Amino acid sequence: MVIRTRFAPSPTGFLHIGGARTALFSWAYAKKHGGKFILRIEDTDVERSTPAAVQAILDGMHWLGLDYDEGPFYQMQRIQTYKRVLQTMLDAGTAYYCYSSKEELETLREAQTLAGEKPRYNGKWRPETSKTLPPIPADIAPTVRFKNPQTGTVAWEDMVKGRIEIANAELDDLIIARADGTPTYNFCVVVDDFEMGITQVIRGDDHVNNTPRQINMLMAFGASIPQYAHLSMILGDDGQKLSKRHGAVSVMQYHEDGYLKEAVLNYLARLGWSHGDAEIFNMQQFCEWFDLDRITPSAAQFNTEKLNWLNAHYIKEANINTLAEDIAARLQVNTHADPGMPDLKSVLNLYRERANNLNQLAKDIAYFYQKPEANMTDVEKHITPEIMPAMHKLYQQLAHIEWTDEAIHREINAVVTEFGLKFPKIAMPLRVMLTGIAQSPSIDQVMAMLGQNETLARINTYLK
RNA sequence: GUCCCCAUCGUCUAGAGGCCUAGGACACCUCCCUUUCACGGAGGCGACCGGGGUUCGAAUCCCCGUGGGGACGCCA
Repeated sequence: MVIRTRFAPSPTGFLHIGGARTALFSWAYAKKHGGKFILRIEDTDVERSTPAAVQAILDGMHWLGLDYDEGPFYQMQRIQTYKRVLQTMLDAGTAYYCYSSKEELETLREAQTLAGEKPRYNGKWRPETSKTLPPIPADIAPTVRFKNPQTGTVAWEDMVKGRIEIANAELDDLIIARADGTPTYNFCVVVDDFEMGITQVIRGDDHVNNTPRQINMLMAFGASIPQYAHLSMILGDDGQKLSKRHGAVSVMQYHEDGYLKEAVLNYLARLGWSHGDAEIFNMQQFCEWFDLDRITPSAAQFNTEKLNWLNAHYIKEANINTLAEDIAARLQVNTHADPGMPDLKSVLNLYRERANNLNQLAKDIAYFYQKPEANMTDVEKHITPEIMPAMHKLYQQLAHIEWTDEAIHREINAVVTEFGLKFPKIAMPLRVMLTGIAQSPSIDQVMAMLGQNETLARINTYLK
């Protein structure tokens, strides 16, 4: 059997980290089994769906490289299909018109909640053989409800949570078409999953409670039941639930915040899923290893520190051309303003080992392309009167040497020896003069890369 | 309230009844490397929610608590 999975977001906001993980797992499952991954946009909530949100979702998936084989399908373009199925169900008696108004249902819910009962439809318009329905009100446009079985249980073997069983007595007759005739979520999902031949429904576990109803509907039209895998949710860094108000950000925000997609993908894959002790793996490896039954059934807390660690790893591993392109875009300065400026790739090779964030990396190397603003604490601490004679001497010597890190190193050593100083006594002030701060890679390498003219000019500023 | 789900270091996890004195990773601490900061290397700290069963033996199976989460829309 050909495996077909889908990702079915509703375009009411950006693609957040939880959605991205759901998409990633669906995608990986299809890839692993040589199946198809389908993207379906669930936009039946016309009020809240926006084209901008659709684009945001597409952008997020594109950035992560989660390519789909079919779609995007838009549910609003499939209304005729839903209406056709709706009519079939009405004809077959597996669905019926309900004339209870919104207000009436609201009152019912309130009363039930007050009485400590589970709020649910009371079955007023549900046709039964021995029952007389109330007279149809003329002023109310009816909704359509699914006639859910009232006895027995629905059970399925969830691929991540194991067997789940729910009594039909717990379920009421859900509305599958609104008064205006548009179909609702639970109905569209079922029709689509069926017609699109979805074999594994992989989604967030907030849908566990929808599953029994969906299975009942599938059975009502004689469809085969797909396998279900309900992924537990992702909690924020603080252990709190992610929501629009709290901590939920677009995956694209991670791009803006200096993360490589490889790091985000690896992190997300490892969050709530494991393959022995494997921590670092690319997507090809992930797709080979991936299996739904290796997913943890409990919620997982997001940990930025670990993401940072992975980011550092992938910055080290990154293709230098790709990395340079990325950093050039983040750098607020022009790396080619002057032909004498250091080569960005060389600079990155000097710095990438120590970075765990692309924005930070860009910031750290900016001094190669523009005069740094000196940190005054570092200036006062390291550029002291006692080292000035040695610095003057070094400045003079540096003007005449061949500009290689070996030669530079030799010169610094010579001056250090001549003035009876320790190497850092000179290296530290040089760092401050050249980079603005007291931390940098090997100072001779920094100087070699900065170039003779620029190095001398920056030192000279402090010799007055 | 009702129903459903979940529960191993601070965090992500390994663990399929004896391989567990509970393993790995991030973070943290110490040391090493060193020209500062990082990187890297070597160590260290650190957990089976509680109580009952079942069993020769339980982190693992069962039950009951407790705690957390989810659902209960003419939202998805």
